Amino acid sequence: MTLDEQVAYLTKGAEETIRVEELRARLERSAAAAKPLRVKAGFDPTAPDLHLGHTVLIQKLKHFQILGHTVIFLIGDFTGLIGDPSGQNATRPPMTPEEIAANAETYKKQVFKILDPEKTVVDFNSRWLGKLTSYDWVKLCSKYTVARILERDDFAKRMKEHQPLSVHELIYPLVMGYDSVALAADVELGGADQKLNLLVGRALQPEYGQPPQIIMTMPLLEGLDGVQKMSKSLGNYVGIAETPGEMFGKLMSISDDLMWRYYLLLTDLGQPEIQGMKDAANGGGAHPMDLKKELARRIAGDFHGELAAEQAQADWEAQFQGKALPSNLEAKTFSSLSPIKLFRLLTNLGLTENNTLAQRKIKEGAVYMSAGESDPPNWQRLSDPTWEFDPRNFPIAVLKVGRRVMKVRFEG
RNA sequence: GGACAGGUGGCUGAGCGGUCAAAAGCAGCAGACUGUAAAUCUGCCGGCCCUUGUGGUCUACGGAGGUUCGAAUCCUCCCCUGUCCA
Repeated sequence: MTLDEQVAYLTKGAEETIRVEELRARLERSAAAAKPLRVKAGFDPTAPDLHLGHTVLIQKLKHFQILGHTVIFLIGDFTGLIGDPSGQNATRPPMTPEEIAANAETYKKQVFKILDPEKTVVDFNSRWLGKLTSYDWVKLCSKYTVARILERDDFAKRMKEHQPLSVHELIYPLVMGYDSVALAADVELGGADQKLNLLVGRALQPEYGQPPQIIMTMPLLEGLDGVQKMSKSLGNYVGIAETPGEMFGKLMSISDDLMWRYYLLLTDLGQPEIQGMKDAANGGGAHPMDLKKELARRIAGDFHGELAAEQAQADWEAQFQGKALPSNLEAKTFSSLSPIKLFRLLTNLGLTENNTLAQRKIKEGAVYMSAGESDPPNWQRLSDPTWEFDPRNFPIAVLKVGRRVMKVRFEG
């Protein structure tokens, strides 16, 4: 690749690159000196389960790797104690070394589905942050002003809304910035929400005699709800460790609008191809559902392979479009043959959380039963909460509450 | 340290001392409609119990006490948050 092509390749899809000229210059120098760039990205150790939202960034790291640069996968075990101030979180309890090590392993396993382990350095910022003396801390704090820290939207907003804001949260960007110093990073990648943090690193490095890092921000991926960013705590995510079936199912539940966004950020299709599909869908030439299936299959395939993805699609179609029972149907044995009130049975089986809820679901018409194990099942709605279920009449039955389906075997 | 304003269900946010398990909105769950999409409409949305009902009961409005026949609502102390002042 020519230098221009490299720059285009690396900035592709990025929301912002500060600055492209510097990136170009540094790539040139790197090539001339045969010295790979050090590309850093930080991750929170408390959420070791990566989801598709993270992969937008990891894909970008991979691009650097492909061009021969060194990726530093930084686990923020020290900064994790503070917690990213963007949320409403307070100080977190310190994690034990065992927990951190375990999470790091999980991270590696997941990240290396995308990144090349040979060209990836995994590091922890407690390695240097834990050694700073009080003197070092004061010195670090003197390098940046409060006003600049408060530029951050989160802070400004919380101040304005009279939300609590602790001093240690203000330090967070500084600490992150110091990581860049400690690692002598050439480039740092982060989500768009991290821009200010990344800029602090860029500002801090010259203070410690280093050239300022180039920063690149990647767009935040919306979660399954299509509104809030994808995050584990909001439950609107697709984990990359999930089964192909789960991935496929979750992706099929996103809105049509969101589908285009996912196509853009999670597949390697180019903008023109995506636009073509969009036009086809709008013009009636293609059914949006079919395009969504393709998306789901592509993404599931990235993590599980083509075959598994196709199988996931077949299962999904059989279950939701062909009304069949799911292939991995949950089965349970109930060891009692005495008659039991239906709502109690549901709670005992774990299909509902408590009896009150069970009764409610029954009244709402959300409960179905299919006697025996025929597939496709012959559902019968059970809408009488006081109905007494007699296992002797139904040695095997399939029960459904809302979306949950379970096969139950009754034994004495 | 001082003055003031606040702390209500997952979130936002109403709540005359009794009719409050607590308005409203959001989120969530279920049903209808569909493409398990979105939008829309309907119902539910603290727990437990039963004879399933405009049923019974327990626990809830930062914490602890108090005043009252009765408190989310009044009083005292404490904790927490914010604003302004030093």
